[in-house]
Amino acid sequence: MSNESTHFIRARIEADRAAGRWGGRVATRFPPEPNGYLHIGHAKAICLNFGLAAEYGGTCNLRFDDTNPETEDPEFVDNILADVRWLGFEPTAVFYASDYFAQLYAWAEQLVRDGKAYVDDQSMEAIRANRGTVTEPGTPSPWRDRSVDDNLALLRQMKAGDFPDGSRVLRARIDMAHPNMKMRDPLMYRIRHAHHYRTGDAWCIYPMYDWAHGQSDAIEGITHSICTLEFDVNRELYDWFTAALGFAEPPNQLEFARLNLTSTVMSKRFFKRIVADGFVDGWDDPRMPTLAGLRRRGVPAEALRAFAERVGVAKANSVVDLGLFEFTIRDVLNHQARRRMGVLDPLEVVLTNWPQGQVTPLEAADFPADVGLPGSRTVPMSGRVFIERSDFAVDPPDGWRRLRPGGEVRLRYGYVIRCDEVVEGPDGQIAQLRCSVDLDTLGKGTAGRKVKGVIHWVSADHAVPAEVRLYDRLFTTDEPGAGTGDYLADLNPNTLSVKAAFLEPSVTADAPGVRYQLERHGYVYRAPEDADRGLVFNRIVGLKDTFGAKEERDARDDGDDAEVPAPAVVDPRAQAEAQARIKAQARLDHFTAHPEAEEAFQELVTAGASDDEAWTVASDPRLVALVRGAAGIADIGAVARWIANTLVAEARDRGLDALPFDGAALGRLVALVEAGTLNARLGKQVLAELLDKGGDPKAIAEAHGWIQVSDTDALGSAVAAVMAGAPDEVARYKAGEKKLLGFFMGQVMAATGGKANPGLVRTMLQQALDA
RNA sequence: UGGGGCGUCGCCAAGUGGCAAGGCACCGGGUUUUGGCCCCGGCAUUCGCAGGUUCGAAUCCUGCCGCCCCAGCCA
Repeated sequence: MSNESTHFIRARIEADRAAGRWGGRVATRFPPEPNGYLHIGHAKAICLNFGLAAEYGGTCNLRFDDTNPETEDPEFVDNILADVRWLGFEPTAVFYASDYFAQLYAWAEQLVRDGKAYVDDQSMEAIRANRGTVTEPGTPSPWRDRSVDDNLALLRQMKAGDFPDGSRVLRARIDMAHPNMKMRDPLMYRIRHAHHYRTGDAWCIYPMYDWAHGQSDAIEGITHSICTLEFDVNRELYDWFTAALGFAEPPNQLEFARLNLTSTVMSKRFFKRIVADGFVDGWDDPRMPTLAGLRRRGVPAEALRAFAERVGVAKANSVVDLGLFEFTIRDVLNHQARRRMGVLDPLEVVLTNWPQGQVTPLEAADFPADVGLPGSRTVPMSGRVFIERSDFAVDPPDGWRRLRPGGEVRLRYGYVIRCDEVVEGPDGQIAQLRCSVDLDTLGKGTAGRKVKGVIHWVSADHAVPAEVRLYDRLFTTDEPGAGTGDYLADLNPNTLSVKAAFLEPSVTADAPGVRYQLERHGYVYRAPEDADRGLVFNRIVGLKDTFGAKEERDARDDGDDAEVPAPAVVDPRAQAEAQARIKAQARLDHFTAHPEAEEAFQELVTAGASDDEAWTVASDPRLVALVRGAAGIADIGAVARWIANTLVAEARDRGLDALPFDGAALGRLVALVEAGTLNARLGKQVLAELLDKGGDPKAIAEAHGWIQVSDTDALGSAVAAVMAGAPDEVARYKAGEKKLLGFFMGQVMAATGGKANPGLVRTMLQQALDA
């Protein structure tokens, strides 16, 4: 199926393995808090963590992040474990953060002894107020500089239960003015005289998430701690704690975007609300996006896994079309679910020329030929059948392939029938169809006339009654609450439709838990939960319905043609001018405070640098020194251009301090490029090495043989060779695909080790190609 | 607004200096005893915008715009 893409987490793991980090080990974990049921969003995280571990021969633990005694419940522990197993994963080990409380506490004392944590007596309100805001720094607590001994004594008293809830906390001593709010002396412990479902009353102080999580990862030897995007601000703190404790090879946190689906809300608050309001029957209601709900609905675990793979893993917030999930379910079930016939809304059909009292067993394959799976069952045929009411129309629309007065249609796996008479009931509704059957059409085509329509049916005398429940999505819009902010207002009032259906009798042979495709309807599941009520089926998902979709579209097109507002047009020239003004003003402001920068700026502009380039260099004294060092060696404008466009990027990782070369060396490099000894690419390579080890540009170039080739004979043969090796591309180019010039350029440059004179090659290539 | 993250087709998503992958959706056509499945073809002269560097830019530089996250003793 999908050849799994190398998303950024896989790429990171592979890089780590290549670098030999953690001895090449891969250890992940899935860390739910046991305070609710898992939903389809969690399925993505589960598949990611367990999948990656399996892929790299690693381990994946299930760890309950149970650090908050007030919200957690053992009921959820069991259900979460069941959900994970149902999804098809077996944890390497099942752990609980609460098992680490003693270790965590010991480490907390260590941080106190190291002066890296302190007990704060401020009230919750005071702590909040003193945290500052995103734009203002916080103010240090008056208790921030207590002695180690006092802190230790107080922490022990906290642990011993000497203080009431909320009276004191333990905080990490980091920086109350830190730009990252998470780093402003974050809380490590709070006092809660609460009963924990696992540790009982052993503790009255409980660790906060940030304090517990990374350390729990470290205890378990996790290598890649994968979490969702909103925790990326926590990573700095995660790293601070593991560094403060001095772990040799601390785990790394990686964040990916959580799954969002159209027409779906995934929050515990929402789930609780609709369960409490009776909108659905419980957390495991088949309409719920919880794993329990999806399982009860009949969605196979394999579909969840395939879906997780299909949506990908990235860092961009996104909303996946619910249709993709439905497609994935069908894709999986198409090859698993045997076909059966069932009529949800019956219309009686009497076959007027059927031999009186005869019952004919018809063989029907379990799967159509294209699926290619074996098996069959027999379907009894008699003189009175039910067909779907929607498969008959007195006045059908264009393109109708089903039954109509006087029209013909094939009964699936059976005969062709013709509608001779429509019998109306007293209410004017169609009560019965009287049809004639062509007994010569079983298993063969129809001579001379084409019958396009095939409809499903059941023998009225043999069909078994069953309940089939059709579910609709929970919301009427793709983006619940988009306009109003109140997603409850967009709840779909009609999410359940219970059908008194008639199914072919063979379904009684299967036990609850089976999935069928009810032909032309969709996939259904006989939920074990409802087994005691007889034949009860949930429709998992409908079949793709191109005819119905078209009709719907036609109906909509007849309605209002909403005017699409024209996008605001931005005049590029105006934007460029506005930008120039903004930049100029920023420079002016900077120059007022730094007159020496203005001096350098003017100097560079005079020497021929553009304003932007001059500004980039002038705003950093280290760059100014560099460019001045090149004076008299190369054109100053060119040097400024190299610094602004290339050096800045190349030096980004290592920083600008203590460069292993001076301005003169840079000047000599630029001069080599100016003289044509090096082309731009070669120049960049030399610069990279200069940055790495220093040295003389010319010597570096010569040592590698990096000298630009401008010899037309040598270049000519390279061009010819490339063209000879790519006849298809040459033909396409000649046919007008001029953009392929870049492809040829790349080939020639690669063939010459990047040494060719690109301007020359381009000209020669064009000549040769246009010849 | 301080810090951080992210902008590639209607929705996801590859791509990290050399021909804009793939899937869903959509539009044609073929096949069909499921208006399903399957098959073939069409779907981004352009990567948030604007300048610049380069022979060559989605990718490098500069600026701007937009969306998301952080001010729980929740996780």
